[in-house]
Amino acid sequence: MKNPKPQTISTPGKAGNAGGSGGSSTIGTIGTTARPRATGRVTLADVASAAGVSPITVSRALRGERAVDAALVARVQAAVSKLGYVPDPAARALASKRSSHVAVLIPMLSNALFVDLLEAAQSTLRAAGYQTLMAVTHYDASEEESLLREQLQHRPAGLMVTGMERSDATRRLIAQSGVPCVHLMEASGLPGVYSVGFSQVDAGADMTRHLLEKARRRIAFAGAQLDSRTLQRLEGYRTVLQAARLHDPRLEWLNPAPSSVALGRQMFEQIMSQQPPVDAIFFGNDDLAQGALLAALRMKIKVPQKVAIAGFNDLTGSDQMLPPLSTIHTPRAEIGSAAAGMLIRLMKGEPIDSPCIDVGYSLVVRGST
Amino acid sequence: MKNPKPQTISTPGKAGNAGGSGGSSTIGTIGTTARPRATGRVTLADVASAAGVSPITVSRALRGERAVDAALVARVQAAVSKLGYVPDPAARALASKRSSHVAVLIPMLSNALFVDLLEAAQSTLRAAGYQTLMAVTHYDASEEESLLREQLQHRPAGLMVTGMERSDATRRLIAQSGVPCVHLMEASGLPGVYSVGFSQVDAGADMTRHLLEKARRRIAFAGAQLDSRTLQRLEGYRTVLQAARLHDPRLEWLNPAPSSVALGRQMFEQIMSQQPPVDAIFFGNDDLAQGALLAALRMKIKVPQKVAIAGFNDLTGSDQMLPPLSTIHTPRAEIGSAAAGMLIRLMKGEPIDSPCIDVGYSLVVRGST
DNA sequence: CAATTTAAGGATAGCGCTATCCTAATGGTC
DNA sequence: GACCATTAGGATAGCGCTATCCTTAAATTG
Repeated sequence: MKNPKPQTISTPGKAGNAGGSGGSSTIGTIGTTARPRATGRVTLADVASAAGVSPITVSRALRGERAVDAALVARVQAAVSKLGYVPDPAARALASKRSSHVAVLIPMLSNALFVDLLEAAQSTLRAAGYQTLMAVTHYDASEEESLLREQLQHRPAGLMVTGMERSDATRRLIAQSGVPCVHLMEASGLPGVYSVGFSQVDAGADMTRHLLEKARRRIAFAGAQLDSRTLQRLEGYRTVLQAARLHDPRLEWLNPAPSSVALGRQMFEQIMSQQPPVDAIFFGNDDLAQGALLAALRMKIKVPQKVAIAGFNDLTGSDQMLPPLSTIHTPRAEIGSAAAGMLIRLMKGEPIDSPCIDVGYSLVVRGST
Repeated sequence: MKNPKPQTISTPGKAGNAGGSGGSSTIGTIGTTARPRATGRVTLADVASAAGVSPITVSRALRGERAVDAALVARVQAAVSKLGYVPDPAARALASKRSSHVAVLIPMLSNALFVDLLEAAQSTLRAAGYQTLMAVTHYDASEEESLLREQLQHRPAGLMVTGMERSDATRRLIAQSGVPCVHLMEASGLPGVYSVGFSQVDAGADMTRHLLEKARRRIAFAGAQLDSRTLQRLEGYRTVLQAARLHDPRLEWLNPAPSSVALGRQMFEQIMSQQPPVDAIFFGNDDLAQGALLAALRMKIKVPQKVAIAGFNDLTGSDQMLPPLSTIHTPRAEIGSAAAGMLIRLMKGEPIDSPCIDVGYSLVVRGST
């Protein structure tokens, strides 16, 4: 009554049918100087006319966002598959202000740990229809901030970041963006923070305790300073040794370079050249420990008789070393997919059982300790 | 003359101002029942009114797509930074039918080779304002096809794929999409195909020749069957041995599993258990060779005295092995960034010097041969 | 059975940007 | 100096989809 479809009887001629965006295929024939911008792509409007319904009904039928008659849904589905329609993500994002992108920030690709994490997260996200955008921070807080700022411009539907430690500005960016965010690798009880991981401190403590049980008394810790999880493991190590009155700050070795096999060799040589000798070394990451084991072989230092060597993360190849490396097995794939699952629920606005999932870890004792 | 702006004198009332999308901030006050959908985001129109120019001028000034007066550009820039404007990629993609995404298809993340490739490509692309979307094919042609199909829906600006071997359907998809595509890791002289890499066949031949020069006569080849580059290396190996009349098909070992340190150990044990014994093994990837070196240590088989071991790709840790691994160094980072650079030129429509960049490789002789 | 709620389809109007065409002001040419 | 080519700003109309409101029919109700 109030709006008796004025457009249908509006001024004739070229500019008359402004606003009528549906049925683009017919409009092209009306105007005098048509400006063809159509992509040739099958659009929702094409599906709509093929199915004999309005575009919005197609949209709703495909998204299941509102009840649509089953018969219509079937007709729409048929038209979709007949025409080979695929929705345009850009149009969708523009209209709904929501993309299907998830940005994943990880520190480094040279550490297999993060690669595993990424792959697991990605495959879960992909199954749910989300695209993963990886970004590498190189353990640099300011790089993390700029990457995040960049990513947020793209209006991601969700965010995954590694660890809890970051600059205040970055934290604020995340909070203000309103984009759901899951934190990886550490289990945090902080309110309003979603995380999937485990206690790095406890894991570090457990490995240290294991070395004590193996009657080691001068236990060194060696790790990459950049990695804040390494520092947490160090904290666990320190706590246990202090309790045992065996702590010696001179046995803590932190290197500014990222961890690698070559660095492990170098650190091992350095540590072994010190007096008095250590009887165990706990490395913050397996690649370091692998390098140390290789260096020990080269130097003909018996492991574990002369010195025990322990790693962290149970990376590939650790079980193949000589002797096989004792380490903490961390369920990276599980963390990645659990975090992705949690993020998917958050993005859909579904309720979360617990904002903090502790997937645990396990001590794997092999020959090196 | 032909089009005397009929809209300005069109039917008054609510439906009258259809089509006028510029100046959104003022339109909201006209309609009777305003439907607020504005995001609060600073838009190009806001920048335009702040700078006192039209939106299209802002668009052009920011993209540098057409000559814009320097003074206007400056005013626009000032307005942009004052308002903190960031372009909306979704709107941009919708209007221009061009996204700033590049899809990179790689076979596997468990092979550090591809991780290095990915990281180098990504950092080059990011610097040029492109987003990288990684997809993992798991060496599966049909998975590659479905991933590609999925990616193409997102209208990527560019494509990077690994190697030349793929299904006809996939090849057709790429060609029909019209999306610029660069092939990684292999140097192909095919017309109309862009590639950055080197001759895997030649590299395989060179390593085999090196083993011959080291007086090896029963040289085995061991690799992962899935990887078509491994098969090309095998081809080079075969050619050289056939020329030397030393080829024996029973010395070719191909495993259906992806390469890993553990698989290397397993293959080494298997090969060493055969009679008559081999005096060299050329592994298709360094992780296999690393596993073999570790197995040799375990089995107290002297390398290279009893058996020489060679790898491929010069992955991290290979130089740390005992003995250090002889291998073919492949410039992954260079390939990744050169390919990204080429793709960027293609996406911008700039001319390409050569569609095929051969970055070469180098034989690295260490202790294991 | 009239009044009221609850579906469920549709019309309309953008989301924020750029392609396309137009127009007015220059510059150059003979 | 008339004429054409070039330059640069702007108006207009979408890109393909969904949010929002409207309308109609069916279901519910006292």
